[in-house]
Amino acid sequence: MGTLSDQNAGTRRTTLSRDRVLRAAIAYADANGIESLSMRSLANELDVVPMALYKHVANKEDLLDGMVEIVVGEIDQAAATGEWKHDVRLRILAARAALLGHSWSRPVLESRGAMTPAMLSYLDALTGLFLAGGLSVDLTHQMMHALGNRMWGFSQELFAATPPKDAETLKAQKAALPAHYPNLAEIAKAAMHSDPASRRAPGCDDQAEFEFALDLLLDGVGRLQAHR
Amino acid sequence: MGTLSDQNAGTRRTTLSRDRVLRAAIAYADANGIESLSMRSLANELDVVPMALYKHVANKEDLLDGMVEIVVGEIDQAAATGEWKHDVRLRILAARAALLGHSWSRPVLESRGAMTPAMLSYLDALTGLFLAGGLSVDLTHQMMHALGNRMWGFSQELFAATPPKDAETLKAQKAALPAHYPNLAEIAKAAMHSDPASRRAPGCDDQAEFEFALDLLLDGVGRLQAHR
DNA sequence: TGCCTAGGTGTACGGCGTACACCCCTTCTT
DNA sequence: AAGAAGGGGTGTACGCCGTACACCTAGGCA
Repeated sequence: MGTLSDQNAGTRRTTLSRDRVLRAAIAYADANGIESLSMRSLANELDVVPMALYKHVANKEDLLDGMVEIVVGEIDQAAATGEWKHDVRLRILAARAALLGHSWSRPVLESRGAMTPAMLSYLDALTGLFLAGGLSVDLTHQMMHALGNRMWGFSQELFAATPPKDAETLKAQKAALPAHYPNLAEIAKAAMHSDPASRRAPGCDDQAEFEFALDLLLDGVGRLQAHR
Repeated sequence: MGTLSDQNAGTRRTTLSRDRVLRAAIAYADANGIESLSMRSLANELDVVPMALYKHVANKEDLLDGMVEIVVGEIDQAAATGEWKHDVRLRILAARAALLGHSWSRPVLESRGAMTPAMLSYLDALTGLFLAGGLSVDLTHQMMHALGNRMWGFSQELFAATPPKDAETLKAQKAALPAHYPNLAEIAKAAMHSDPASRRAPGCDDQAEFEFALDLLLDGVGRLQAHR
């Protein structure tokens, strides 16, 4: 009567899994704020000892990566109508909606290298919408950077970060990129050609891209003013 | 011969001060990365015991606030020429340059409420340039939000955060705002009138502002494409 | 039957921010 | 000149964090 003891609170807990851990972490962060999410508090939530989590996530960084990966994966991918401006608008507003549902997710996402599969997939889809709409590769490239920049002068968007990490794996995944993310691959290739030797990501001129976006905004508002 | 012992490394250290602490912290973060800046490492750098720092900064948050405050204060305030687009452009590129000099500063700044005097002063000056250029108060308001938003759909810019904190002090500083930051006060007042009951900062519709900026960018790039 | 291994446990370490009680040296008062 | 006051550096200690490492244990497979 006592040996299979702990049926303590009625619900017998299913065994842990990476997915269960990540979703519990998301729920906990939603409810209690990201700053009070620790390996210990999360373990406690799952009625488990802290070290048990490490059988499912490599470390806390990996936990956070997994959390944003799920949130980004939940972005609604509406079907394209063919009007690129409308489609892009919808996709971006869907992303916004998904992230607003978890208030911790934006800072966490931004604090990280963030180039996870879900993220790349989102960016690739967006890029594809521009290209399908007839924008040139260059213009699409600029636009993607414009969308990622914050324009106070507080720049450096979501790319960059985490430089090589491991020359082997980097080269391998770069080779695999076109297959999974054809649109990203296309603008990457074009950028590489136009400016072979450059500082950060191949062929990207941060300063020029920042100024492009800034001018787009300034010209846009100038035009609005001119039209009264 | 021994009692006034420690003239240890030649340079007798001057006494600490808030400014010396903050500048040492900036130098340390520049050299070693923000993630290895701790109260202990900083104290060690200053040949002092960790708790000594607390006589000059309230806590680590305050230390970080002070650091960005100095960096933001170093933004070059070029004289206005009267051509608002040019002036705004210059001011923003100056901000970018100032922040790029300290790679840790952008994430730190964004992680914080950030509404320090130097920050408000920068924003007020920028706002003033738009207003002086003849833009309407409403358009200026929208533009300021557009500049603060990041357009992946990963929104919520630099405003918001830290809601009341202390109803007393809040009301006091709101009353003092027009004197120090007249331009900010003007758009705040206008926003308040147009939409008396609203969720976050008085009279600001996040969603609408986000969409305004997004459309500005999309229309701008659409126009570029049309001109080949 | 007995081994292998995936997954949960327990203990422990070093680092963090910081509360609190000191003490000493300077400066100001009378 | 004496003594009070207090600003600023010190020492100790607490509770939290992430996580390394050794261990145990239950189920599946040979």
